[in-house]
Amino acid sequence: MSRKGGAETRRAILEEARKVLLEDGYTHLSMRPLASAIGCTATSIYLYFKNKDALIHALIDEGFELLAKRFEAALKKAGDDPEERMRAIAGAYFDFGLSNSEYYEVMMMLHPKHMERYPAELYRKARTNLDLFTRQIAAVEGCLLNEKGLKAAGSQAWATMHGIVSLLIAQRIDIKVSRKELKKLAVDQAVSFITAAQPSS
Amino acid sequence: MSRKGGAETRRAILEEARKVLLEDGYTHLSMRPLASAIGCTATSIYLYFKNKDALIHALIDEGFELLAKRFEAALKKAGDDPEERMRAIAGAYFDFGLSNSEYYEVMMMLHPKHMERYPAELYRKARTNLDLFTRQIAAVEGCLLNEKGLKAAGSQAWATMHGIVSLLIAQRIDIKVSRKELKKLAVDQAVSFITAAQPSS
DNA sequence: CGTTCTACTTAACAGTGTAAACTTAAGACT
DNA sequence: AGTCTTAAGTTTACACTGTTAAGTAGAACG
Repeated sequence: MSRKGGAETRRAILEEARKVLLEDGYTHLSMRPLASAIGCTATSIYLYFKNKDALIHALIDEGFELLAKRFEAALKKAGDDPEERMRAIAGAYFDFGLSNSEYYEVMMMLHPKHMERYPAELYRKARTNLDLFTRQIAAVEGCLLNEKGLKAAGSQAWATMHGIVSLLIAQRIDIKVSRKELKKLAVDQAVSFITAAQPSS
Repeated sequence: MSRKGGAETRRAILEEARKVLLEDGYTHLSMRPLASAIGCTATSIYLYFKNKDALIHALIDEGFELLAKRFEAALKKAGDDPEERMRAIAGAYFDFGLSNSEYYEVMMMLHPKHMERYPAELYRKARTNLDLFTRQIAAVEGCLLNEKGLKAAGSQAWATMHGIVSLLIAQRIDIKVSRKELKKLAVDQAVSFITAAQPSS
C-alpha cells in the first residue's frame, strides 16, 4: 500500500467497516476482505485498532452518536409538553432501530461476553439512553416518583421500546402484525409512563 | 470410536452441546472440542447433524420445549382468573429467560441471518409463545378485541417481557435497578393488557 | 550520506466449519 | 464358515478465521 498518512487509513478502515456492518452485519465483518477492500493487508488494521473487537467497538460508538443525533432532532421538533417529548424520543428510537438494524444489533443486542475485551466502559454510552428516557419522566411537573422509581420507570419505558424493536429485528414477530401499529402501541405504552407519573390525573 | 449405535451417539452429542451452550454460550460451541469430549471426531457429528446450525437448531428446539413446560407448570398452579393466568406466564417467562440465559439468547435474540440455513420453519415454535400470550388475553370474558387487535396486544405483552429480559441478559440495564422490582413492573405491565381488554372496567 | 521513525508487508500459528474418500465393525444370507 | 452389505467413524484436506512476530520500503532530519 502506498503511504497516505495514518489518520486517513484509519478513517478508510472505519468507513469500509461501517459499510460492511450495515450491509451484511457484524458476523460477516472479516479482517482480510475488509483490508483488501481499502487496499492494504489485514495486519495493517492492527496498527489502528487493537483487535477486531476494538474495531466493532468504534462502530458501536458511531451508532450511539447517530442515535443521540436522532434524539436531539426529534426533541427539537417537539414542544415543551412532557408527553409530546416522550412520544418524540420513543418514536425516534423505534425508527432508528429499524432503519439501522445492524447498528442496533451490535449496540443493544450483542452480549458483552462476545465482546469481552471491553468490560464496563463499553456500555456506559448505552445507558445514556436510559438517562434520556428517565429525564423525560423526571421533567413531569410535580413528578410523583422518587429517584429509584424514576430509574425503574425509565428502564421500563426503554425496555418497552427495545422489546418490539429487537423482536422485529430478530424476526420473531409474526409478519402479519402491522409494523406501524406495533410502533403506535409501543410509543403509547412508553408515553403511559409519563401520564402515570403525573399528579392528579 | 467404538461402535455404540447411532442414536446413542446422537444423544451424547446433544447432551455435550447443551452443556457447552449453557456453560459458555453458543459462540464457544466448537465442533472439534465437542467431538473429543464425547470421544469421536468432528466429522462424525456430521453423520447426525447436517451442519453446526442444525445442531444449534436442535438445541433451540429443546429450549422451546423447556419453556413450554415452564408455562404449563405455571398455568397449572394458577387459578381460572385471566389476570392471574397472565401473571403466571409472564412471571414464568421472566424466570426462564434469566435462569437459562444462553438458551434464551439463541431462541430469541439470535438473528436468523446468523442461522440462515433454517429460514421460516425455525421460528414457528417461537411464535407459539406469542400465541400463548394472545390466548390469555382472548380468554377474557367478553373480550373487547377483534382478532387483529388480539394479535397486536399479545405481541405487545410478549415484547414487554422480552424487552427487560433481553436487556438484562445483554447487561445493558444499570445493575443499580433491582431485578426483582423490574420483574414486578414488567409483569404488571403484561397484566395490564388483560385489564385493558376487559369490558366495563 | 546515514540514522530514525512510521507505515506497511510477509510468513506463520492456532483455530474454525465442512466435504470427500477411506476404513472398520457388525449383521445377514448363502 | 465365508461373503456381502451397510452403518459408524476416521483421515486428510480445503478454505477460511483472528492475530503475532519479524522484516522492509519510504520519508524526514541530522
